[in-house]
Amino acid sequence: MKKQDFFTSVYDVVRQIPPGRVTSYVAIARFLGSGKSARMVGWAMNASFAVDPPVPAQRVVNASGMLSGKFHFGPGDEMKNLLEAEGVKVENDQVCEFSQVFWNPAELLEEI
DNA sequence: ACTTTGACTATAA
DNA sequence: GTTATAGCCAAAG
Repeated sequence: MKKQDFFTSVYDVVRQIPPGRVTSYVAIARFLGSGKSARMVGWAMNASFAVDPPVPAQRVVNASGMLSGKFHFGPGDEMKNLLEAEGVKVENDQVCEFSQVFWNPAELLEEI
């Protein structure tokens, strides 16, 4: 596995998020080795619209389980709609039972 | 090379 | 709950 850009690494991790689960920016950042670069994860998501294959950026929320990026997906509650379609309950722009649907990137090492 | 920026987080008021 | 501030890091201009 050759060295990849920070963005690419972020996308790679986000694509591993199982359906119906979510993760936080900081979790991804920490998995990449930079626990404080959560902002970079968000920035990477900002460019994820043109990435191929597409990344399920709707599964990435902030540390509180809030859909901080819902305004970047499109008009209205598209992000919420996508999450609910996968079984993630969302209310008031926030993931319900966040700690239960939270997915830790470290599970990649356990082959899930 | 320098400055600005950003879908963050933590703390403080 | 909010707003403000600081810390943090990497990409973009």
